[in-house]
Amino acid sequence: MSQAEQIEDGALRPAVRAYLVIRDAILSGELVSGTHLREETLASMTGTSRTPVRDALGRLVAEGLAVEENRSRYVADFSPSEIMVMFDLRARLEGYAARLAASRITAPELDELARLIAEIDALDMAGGRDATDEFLVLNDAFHNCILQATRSTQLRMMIRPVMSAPVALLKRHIMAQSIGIRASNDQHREIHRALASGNPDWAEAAVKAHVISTKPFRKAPADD
Amino acid sequence: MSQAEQIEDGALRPAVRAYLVIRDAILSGELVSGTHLREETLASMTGTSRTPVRDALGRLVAEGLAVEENRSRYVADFSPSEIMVMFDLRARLEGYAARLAASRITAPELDELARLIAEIDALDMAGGRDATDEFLVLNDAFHNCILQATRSTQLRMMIRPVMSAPVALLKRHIMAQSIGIRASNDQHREIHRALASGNPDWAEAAVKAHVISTKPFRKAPADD
DNA sequence: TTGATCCACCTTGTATACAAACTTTGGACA
DNA sequence: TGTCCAAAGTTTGTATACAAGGTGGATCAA
Repeated sequence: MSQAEQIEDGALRPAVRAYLVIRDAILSGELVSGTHLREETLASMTGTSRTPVRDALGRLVAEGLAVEENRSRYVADFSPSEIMVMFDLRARLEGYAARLAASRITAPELDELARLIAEIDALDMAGGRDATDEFLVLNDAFHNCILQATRSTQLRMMIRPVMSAPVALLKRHIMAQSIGIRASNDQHREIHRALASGNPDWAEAAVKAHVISTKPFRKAPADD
Repeated sequence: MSQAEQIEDGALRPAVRAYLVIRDAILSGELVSGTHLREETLASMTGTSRTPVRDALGRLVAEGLAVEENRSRYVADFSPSEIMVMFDLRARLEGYAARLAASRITAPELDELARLIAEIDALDMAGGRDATDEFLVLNDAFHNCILQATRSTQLRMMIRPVMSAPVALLKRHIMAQSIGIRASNDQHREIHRALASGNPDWAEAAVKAHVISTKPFRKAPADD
């Protein structure tokens, strides 16, 4: 949170560095599902002592990336059906967030959303393969801005874990996801209109559709 | 999780004891919103060292009962509007859980639900003031059984924090909530029928209504 | 009197040593 | 040969000492 944490990758506090390293290892698949997360092993992997590792593991458990069993932690199971559950949850949670935001969002925040939409448009023109990485950052900012507009700490806390993990996991399960920047940004435009009009039903439905449209589609064990 | 943790209240592991003590202090209002949660102070309050306290604080932050700011933690804000948000979230999350459970629940689990309903009925006959405490336990078991039937670890992890805290907080904000055991159990019966029929839409709607019916009702800053 | 700078204290972050609990392996006895 | 018990090794839980960072107050100069 403080600025000192973010100056450089090598200068991160041990606790956040441990968190990021372990999280990346899980999301990238380096640590496969069911792997026993031994504190000592992770400590040497991250170049810290066990204390920051324990802190990081606590967060990962809270985010659902690791599970506690007996006294140890293990990499959580990310079967396709679990990923679908995550998307469904995210759709409902962010949809509700948009409902709240519709009546609480301020003019500057609406401007910020519009600015982000314009930036993504510019990105789409440029093309390029690392444009998708840029998109993910801007996209995250867009969704966070809506979260901010809810004025609810509880809601932010609930949604945070389910927000970023699913997309990272998707990269593993479905290659070439072809994010469709233009189509996604069109949805962003509709969400902006819904929020600007202050219509909670419209805002909720638009965001729900936006999230669901990125949900992997196969056989549908969980319908929506 | 392990059995050794639960043998007796005085024999709890320091980490869980610290968690329970601090949690109770927050939910009971002993620690008011905004209070700085000093590790050393809490350590002496719980009779442990700072290490278990840090562990407990991490959990409380993840559950939204405490918030992190700068490098410290503070008791979270539980304004009426935040409590309403919690109920809305719980309604949507548990509703979705019921949707999943409708297609995955087993016959023994349905029997278990029926058994719990019968027990609550018996409780209602007995009356008494501490019957409500008994009801809260059975009610929790009922909802947990549905969660179990989703077969989704992610979902359980997400719902856990938002499940028990709201009711405890309600006791502070609205006295004499008069839980209405009979009416509540009638809703349980409908949920059971919906799950037994395997109808996901019915199950979701029934659970959503059940949760919303316990939501405090005043001025509605968040409509539903 | 006001402003800034520096110092001291307070709080949290990290490492490490030690304790407790669980697991596994080896052997002995039925 | 199978089962059970014991002991060693492995892993996590706890306490504590120390480091780092931030905040508030005091002092000195303008």
